[in-house]
Parts: sequence; structure tokens; C-alpha cells
Amino acid sequence: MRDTSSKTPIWQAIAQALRSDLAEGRYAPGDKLPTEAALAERFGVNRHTVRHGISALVEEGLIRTRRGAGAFVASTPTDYPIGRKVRFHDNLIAAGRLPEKRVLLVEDRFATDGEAQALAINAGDPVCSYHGLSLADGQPIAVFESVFPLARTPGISAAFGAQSSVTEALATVGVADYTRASTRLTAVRAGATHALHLQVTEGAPLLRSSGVNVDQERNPVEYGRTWFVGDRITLTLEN
Amino acid sequence: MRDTSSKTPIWQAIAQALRSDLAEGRYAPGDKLPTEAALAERFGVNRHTVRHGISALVEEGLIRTRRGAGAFVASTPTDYPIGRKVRFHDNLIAAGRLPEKRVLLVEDRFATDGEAQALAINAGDPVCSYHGLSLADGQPIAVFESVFPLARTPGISAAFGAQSSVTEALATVGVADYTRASTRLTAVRAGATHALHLQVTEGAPLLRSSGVNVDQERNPVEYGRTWFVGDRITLTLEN
DNA sequence: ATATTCTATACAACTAGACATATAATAACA
DNA sequence: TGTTATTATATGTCTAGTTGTATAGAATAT
Repeated sequence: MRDTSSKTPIWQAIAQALRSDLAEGRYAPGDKLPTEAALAERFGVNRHTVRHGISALVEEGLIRTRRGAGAFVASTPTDYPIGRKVRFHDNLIAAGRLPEKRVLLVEDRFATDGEAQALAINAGDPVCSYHGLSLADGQPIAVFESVFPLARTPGISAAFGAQSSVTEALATVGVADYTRASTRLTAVRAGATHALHLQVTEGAPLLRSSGVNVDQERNPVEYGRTWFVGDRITLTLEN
Repeated sequence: MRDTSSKTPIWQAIAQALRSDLAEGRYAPGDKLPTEAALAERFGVNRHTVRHGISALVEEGLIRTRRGAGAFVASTPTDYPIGRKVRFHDNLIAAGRLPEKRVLLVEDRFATDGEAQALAINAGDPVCSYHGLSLADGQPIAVFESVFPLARTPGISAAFGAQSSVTEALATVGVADYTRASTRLTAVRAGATHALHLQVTEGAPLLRSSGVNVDQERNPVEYGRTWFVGDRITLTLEN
């Protein structure tokens, strides 16, 4: 479970990689593929492993090889699947900004160490936590948790009861305008609870975004984390 | 030592013996350990018992095994610098900008539909593809593929042979300055071939970034895709 | 009794290297 | 210029060694 213990043999994965290379039209019929040595370098394996993968494609009739010359494309399949992706603007990266959303939990509690650091408060200070689920076309897209420092946003918990957006809720507690100070992105595996809400299998790849919004005096007013379903979303950053 | 009345399992004793061998510096980082068969004979036990001991050291990150090759002393103790942050200006997100990198494959071929669309050329137009591996502290961080339209960057393939960076390579073919036009991010599961280079298990969460760089006339000159290991990297976007 | 530990065997997957052989590019020569 | 050696490159074949996985059974501990 640790090292390079792949479930599928490497030669099959290489065969599949080459197959999709052909399907995508990287190489035209009659074209010469890279040499076995180059492919071995490319995939980081021994030449024989590449040969095993290539021989599978020869069996399928996709390529043919000529000793001393190389491997050449015979035909190109055309069944390359293209996944549909939803696009999102930069501002939407944060929590609770997506079109449809469902409130899961609003509670007042005390800040953890990490939250305190992000919000520039002390651990144990009171905060409001806002869990929610974002959907598109009835399909869950992301779960998020927003944490607000109650010292700077008093009474925000009640504002969420009125089904208002994060922006409106912040406005009702006196934060008219705010800007995003930082955004951090990484990929994680879906845990059990996230998988349940997002209707994916446990272990599915999630895109986790975390960021802090600050008011005009640059005081943090929200620390948000969002877990997007990798299969259903592509974040688009615009310059 | 393993006769009767030794309450510790043999495999643990073997693990400890190997551990102290490593601690004494009998094997330098990157060195190959004796084969399982040799160790089995040395300890007078079955090969599987040795394997059990070895797997413990692999768990601890002291050694790393490669099927068919052997067991090797881990170059860097794999105490992940988890939470390593890579700062991303708009230009940095692309491929080949990280400190250490290793060229895997450079080839000239034809553009796929997707690449053609990203580069604003026609499918089948000649491009240069540059596969590579980025590392930090000897640990693989990301794999990437950069695609350059040969019509706008003639002879760039040769520029990569001279161990130059992407920026330098673009400069040598006449693209002095370029800017990033778009960036898209999502999370995907690691395939077998990516898992090999990145030294993660198949299915590990990867952060995939794709983007296009354009020259001063806003003509695309590079289409890059990068797969980051989610466990080892956090992208930081600056506003 | 029952589970854990260890042994035993067999096979699959991958690496490593050597060598033969076919092709293609290059140099040498008439 | 045209033909022929020469050389480098690339695939095909072979042998050998190493790790990964699966199964089954014996020895041992609790």
C-alpha cells in the first residue's frame, strides 16, 4: 500500500497511455512512434516493459513494428472520451458562492489552532461555523465550511437562518466589503463524510481550496475551505 | 538469537538488524541492499520472513523497493515536508519552472484536438512535446507535459537538448517575453504511469493544472499541463 | 482451540544485460 | 554522380536475476 504497488500492471498502463495517444491524434497513421528506449525513459521503466505494452497494441492492430526502423501507426481508434467540466470564475473559488447551495449546519463554537491562526485570533475564541453543500444541476459539486470570528462579525449566526448568502450575511453584520487575501489549493482523497455528501466513492480525488477574506482594514473576517469534486469541476483562473 | 523463548517475532529482529545496519552507515543512501534471497540465507530464515522485516522499513521510509531491481536506501528520509507551499505567480504555475527537474522525453509530433484548440492552431499541426519531472529535496513533486507549436517556436526541440529551461528555450527561438493567459485546476486520480514517477500509490489524489502562455501579440506559444502530488504540495495564489 | 508466525512452493511482473539482425544515415570510393 | 562500405540506430530474441503476490500447510504462542 505504500510504494509503487499498483493494482494494474505497468505494461497495461503503458499500453493504455499509448492507446490514448493514438486516439487523440498525437500520431498520424504511418507515423513513427518514439523509440522503445525513449518511451522507457518517458515512463520510467525498463525497455522490456515498454515492449510488453507495445506488443499489446500490435496484437490489436493499432501499430506495426519494423525491426531496425521503429513502430508505426497502423490505424487510429476514435473512441476517446471527453469529460464535461463546469467552469468557475476566480471569485467563486470561495465557499458559499456557488448558485445552488444547501445549509448543512450553522453552529457557534470555539476556534481551533489552525482557524485561529488563519483568522488572526486566539485559539478558543468564539467563532461561527457554517457548513454547506453546493450543487449544480441537482448534482453535488462541493462541500464547504466557513468560519467567522464572532468578535468581528457578531450575530452572523442568525443571519444565516434567513437563507441569505455569505456576502449578504457579512453585510448585515457590518462588513460591507471584503477581499480575498490568499488562496491555497491542493488535492486530497475524499473521506467518508465528504464522500457521502458529494455522492462519490471514498477516496475520490477532491480539489481543496482554502482562503481568507479580509475587510477593508485587512482584518480577517472569514476563513473558508471548500472541497470540490475533481470529476465534476474545473477551476478557471482568469488574468 | 531466535532460538526458543525469544518473545519478539523473527521479522522484527531482522528489521532491527537492518535498521542498525543503516544507522551504522554500512549502506549509503541510494545503495542497493542485499537481495531478499541473500538476506534470507544470512539470517537463516525463509524469504517471506525477510520480506516482512523489509516491509516494516519501507513503512518507516528508510528504504524503498523497486520490483525487479532491489531494495535501496532512501535518499532522503521520507518525512514529508507536508504543507510545503509553492508560491504561484501567474507564470509559475506552468511546467518546468520548479527548481529541480528531469527531462523524460522530447519529441516532435502532431497536435491533438485539445492541444490545437488551446494553442489556436489546427489539429495535426506539428508541435514539440516536452515531458518532464519536477523534484524538491530529491522527492518527486510533479510531472508535466509542455506542448509548443512549432510554427511559432521553430527548432525549440533542439533547445531542450542544451539543458536550458523553458523560459530560456523560448527565448532562443525568439519568444523573449510571454504571459499566462489562462489557468485551469482540477483534481484527478493518479494513473499507474504517473504513480511510478511520482512515487505514490495508484489512485492518489493529484492536482492537475493546465494553462496556456501567450507572447506579446497574444499568440499561444505553450500549452502546459502539470500533475502535482496533493500530499506534497499546496499551491498558493497571490492576489 | 485458535490465531499468529513462519515455512514452502509456484508463478507473475519487472529489471538488467548481451547479442543478433534489420534499417537508415553517412562516409568513402570509383 | 552513383555505388558501395561503414557506422549508428532500432527492434527482436535470449538468459538470468529480483521483487510482488497468491496459496497452502506446519510450527508456535496465548
